[in-house]
Amino acid sequence: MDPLLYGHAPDERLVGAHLSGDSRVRVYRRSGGALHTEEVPFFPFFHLSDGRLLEGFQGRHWLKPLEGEGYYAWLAAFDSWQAMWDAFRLVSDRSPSPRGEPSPRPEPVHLFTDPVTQYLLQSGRTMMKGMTYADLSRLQVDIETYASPPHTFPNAERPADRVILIALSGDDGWEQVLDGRRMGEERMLRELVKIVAARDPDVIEGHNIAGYDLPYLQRRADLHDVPLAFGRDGSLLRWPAGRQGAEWWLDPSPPEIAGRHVVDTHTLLQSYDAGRHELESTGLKAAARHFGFAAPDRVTIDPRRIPWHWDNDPEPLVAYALDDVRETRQLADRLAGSALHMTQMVPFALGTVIRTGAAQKIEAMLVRAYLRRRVALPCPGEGMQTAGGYTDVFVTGVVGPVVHADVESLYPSIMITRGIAPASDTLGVFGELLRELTTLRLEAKRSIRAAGDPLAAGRLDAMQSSFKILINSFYGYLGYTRGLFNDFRRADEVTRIGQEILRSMIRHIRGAGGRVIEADTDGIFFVPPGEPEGEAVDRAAVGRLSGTMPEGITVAMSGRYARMFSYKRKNYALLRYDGGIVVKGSSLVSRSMERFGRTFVRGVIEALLRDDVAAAHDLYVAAHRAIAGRTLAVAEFARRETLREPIETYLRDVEAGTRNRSAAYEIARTAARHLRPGDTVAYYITGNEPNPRTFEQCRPVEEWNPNFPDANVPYYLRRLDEFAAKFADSFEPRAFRAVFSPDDLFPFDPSGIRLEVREVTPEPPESPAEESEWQEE
DNA sequence: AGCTGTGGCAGGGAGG
DNA sequence: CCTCCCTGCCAC
Repeated sequence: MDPLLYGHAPDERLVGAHLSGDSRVRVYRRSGGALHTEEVPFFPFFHLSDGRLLEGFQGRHWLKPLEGEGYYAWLAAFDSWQAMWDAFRLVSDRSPSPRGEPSPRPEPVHLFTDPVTQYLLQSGRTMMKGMTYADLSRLQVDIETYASPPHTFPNAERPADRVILIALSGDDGWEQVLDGRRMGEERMLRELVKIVAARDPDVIEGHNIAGYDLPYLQRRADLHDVPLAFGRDGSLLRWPAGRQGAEWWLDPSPPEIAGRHVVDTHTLLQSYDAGRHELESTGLKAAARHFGFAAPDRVTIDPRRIPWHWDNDPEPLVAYALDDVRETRQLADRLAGSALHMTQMVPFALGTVIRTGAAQKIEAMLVRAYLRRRVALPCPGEGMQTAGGYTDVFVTGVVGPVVHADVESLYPSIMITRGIAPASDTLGVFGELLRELTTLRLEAKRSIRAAGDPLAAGRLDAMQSSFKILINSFYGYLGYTRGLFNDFRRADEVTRIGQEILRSMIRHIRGAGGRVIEADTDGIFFVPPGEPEGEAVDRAAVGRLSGTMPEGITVAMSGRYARMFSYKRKNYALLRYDGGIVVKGSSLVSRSMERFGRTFVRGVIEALLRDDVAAAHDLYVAAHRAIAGRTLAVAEFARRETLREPIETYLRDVEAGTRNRSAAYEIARTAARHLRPGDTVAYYITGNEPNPRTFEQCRPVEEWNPNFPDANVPYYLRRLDEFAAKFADSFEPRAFRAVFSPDDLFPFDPSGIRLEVREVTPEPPESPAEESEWQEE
């Protein structure tokens, strides 16, 4: 095993760790079925730019100068966690930031704030080596809560909104329900604490457990003065400090539980679905259906009906909660494998692996290597990355057949073949890691093909995908503002070489008579020359293209399609040979589009790809009628948006004039419960003018009353026409008006209507510096 | 205390 | 009208 990747400690099955006292760590190892514990010494530490900053510090500490020219040239270690923080504060006070300014860059101290991470870095250990997810002891948790008044969102602060059921299950098939009918809430909580201690799980799992179940349980436990002692050492939940900022709120952080890992399957599901968009929702039931493990007799209950059920027919609730924990277990089985394998490489606990991004993991591995060799660390460089991928569209409309050719692992290949690595990485760890991960990934992929049983193949796939995630993030790390080893010039170099490679591919495809439709970063859609040929011929052509590439750059055929609707850069649709359709791009598929619009756009695309103009017309007429006749359900024309900032921030920015009012946040302000970033609001537009100020004329879907439909018909007809306008370039103007017209006095006659295809010339770049390059093309 | 990157489109509000 | 700017969402 490569110590660079898997740490320096020998193979061991470490399943948990926590701070024990001030300067020791208790670690839990699993061998066979038994759990062993040991207490080991641990010295909390941080990196320091200048040893003098610690002069006069009273606490017991060691200061060690590091080798090399790095900015963080000192390693400070302490005899207690508390002393480390005291020292941190002292140093921060000694390098004060100007009033109102953010702290000075670079920071004088570089600190890992989690003791388990620090211990793993220091010891060279990693967790769960050689283990599969099935080797862990796990507990799944799901709570049901009572809301009063009914149909409102349960609020733990309201005394009546108590926990009524707690469903639990384990990896060994054990199941139990704590039932509020048989015991009061307080006793349920005490029982829960006992069960956690008795079953002693390594992992506590739940769907949205970080955002709902655990916070709710904590509030109720506080109310009853029940200590929620879930820790392996009997300690309480440790909640993350109040967070400020934006983006990472979208996913609430779970509390820390000493010696255990909290795995929120909702977080796992979001990372699974990110960029894939296969799920209709990230709810548990949708996921179970998606992966095909939903029980056929699955009990479903509308959450708003829970209070009614509890009062009148409680038995189905028990079955419902049990189904939830069973599905949670299967979801974790399905999704946690890759994170588990990463835990074996990265000095993070499983829960931390799931919640942190790839750049953090890469950095932790770099720091581990530098720490091991007692070499100073660099600080983040000033500046910004300026260049990105090349993207362009050359032809719009319906074309085909098309071939998609793309460069395999473009940025990693460029970095490996050109030896591009951060200038500050004097030990050369970055390149070594990248090459090693790439080799291991290829090996894992080979082994998958050779693997006999699906279990082994599944494990190898988890391994392979964890390598892939890391490999693809090395480029991003170069441009990461806060990365210790960032290097913006090298990041620009990678993208610039990538652009050159893509342009060279375009030239070669054209040179061979192909018609280039669209290009984006590392891939090109093109119509092969001559009469449509078979797959082998296309593949051979891409092979020849690959032959023109520099050493280490491979182009592969990643898809063949019967037809393509090319709309704009990064926006297109494909008709597969099996008849399936793929639609890409924010202007064609977006969660924020009204559902009727999504259906309409997709339907028209499908019609055009199948050469059925009459079907496109029918879709328009049907949608027009439904809107004008007010027969659309509210879900069809409601717009759904995700809040990305706290409402308070929005209001402050509006007040300050730095942002405009928007319907979504105006709705959120008046919502019954306090909405947070990550929550979605659904609203529709009222009134009677086609161009209303939407932030004034919006209403939440909850207030929709089908008996008094007040949707803004002119507005939604205008929206329909905006959706139709996406197809304007595919027709002659007269034909376009005929197809997308509600006028049905005469039967629509599609004969004579031809689909238009347009050549789009890329706009010349604006900066004169690039002009010569443009003229070359 | 936690935060990989750039490029691109649509929709909306504000102000000329 | 139009342009500018911001936000949300998406492709890679």
